[in-house]
Amino acid sequence: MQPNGSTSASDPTWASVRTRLRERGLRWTPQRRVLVDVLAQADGHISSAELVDRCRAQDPQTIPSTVYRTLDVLEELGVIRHNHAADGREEFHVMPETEHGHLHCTACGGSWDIEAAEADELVRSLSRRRGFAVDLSHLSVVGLCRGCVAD
Amino acid sequence: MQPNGSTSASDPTWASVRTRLRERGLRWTPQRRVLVDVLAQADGHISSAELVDRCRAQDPQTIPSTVYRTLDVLEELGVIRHNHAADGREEFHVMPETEHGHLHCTACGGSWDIEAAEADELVRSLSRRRGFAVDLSHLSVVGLCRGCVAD
DNA sequence: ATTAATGCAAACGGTTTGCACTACT
DNA sequence: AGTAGTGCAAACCGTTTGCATTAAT
Repeated sequence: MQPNGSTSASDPTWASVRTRLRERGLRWTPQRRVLVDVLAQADGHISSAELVDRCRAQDPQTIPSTVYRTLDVLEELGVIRHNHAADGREEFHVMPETEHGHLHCTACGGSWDIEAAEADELVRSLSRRRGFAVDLSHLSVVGLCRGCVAD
Repeated sequence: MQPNGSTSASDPTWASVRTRLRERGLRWTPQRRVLVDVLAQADGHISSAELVDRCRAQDPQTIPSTVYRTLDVLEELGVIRHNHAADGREEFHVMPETEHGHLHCTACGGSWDIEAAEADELVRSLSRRRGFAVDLSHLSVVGLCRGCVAD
């Protein structure tokens, strides 16, 4: 089981963000550029606060509220999504090509993706028995990973 | 599918809290009594902030920090447990007789229990394929319930 | 010229902390 | 008497808001 790797910085979606903003009459600013750069290099899962820090590393002038507002916009654009991690903080995941959930190890802090196929049985049984439509991108399963169980 | 009902106020565990505190050299105070009363009448899931409010309703002198500190103590005692709800806030569940997860509807805010049997397939497949030991009491599945899917 | 977006500062809500004081045992 | 627990106030963190200003279109 490998921890999540980073999203490709050359992902075509990032290149199109500028255009997609403009199509909606929204604007492409230096501040947004910084955040999009940071996102493009980010791991699959990252907290808002961590994003603020990384933006600040790249541009010390970074203002938190601007980052938060831009995150909202990008989420409306469908470029990122957020859920809440085991500790309750906002956690963004970048460009979910396929909708997936997350696995968090409480001992080592490791995080892995749960693909749709893996959660399929749960999703289907909740649908069948309760008519409940699971939002897979919000599925967060907490426990101990193989390595930490052993300890 | 019925929303969760309330935990029995006559649950023997509550009666023993006083004793169990004393056994550890901890104390039984009026403030703790209020919180335990509130917990005994609470639904299965309740946020810390909501607990503070209900304590204040019962005793306007209630101090938040005291409630939070007592919640910590009660959790150490094993009387309550907490996890993080879909919106990221701390959510306590009272006296988990059987370990279970939760189902949250993002549209109506409804909440239901997921019994061990229902999550069994997920738990087993993660164990088998990844050696991951799911903490069922932290399992929180978000989506739309039957009624809200229909709308 | 428009108006989206920014910077700033202030406020937010939930939670935690330090410390002198109180009160349970 | 000893020390767990309280009250209070202040600080914390992540996040949101209002508003005047700046800058992308």
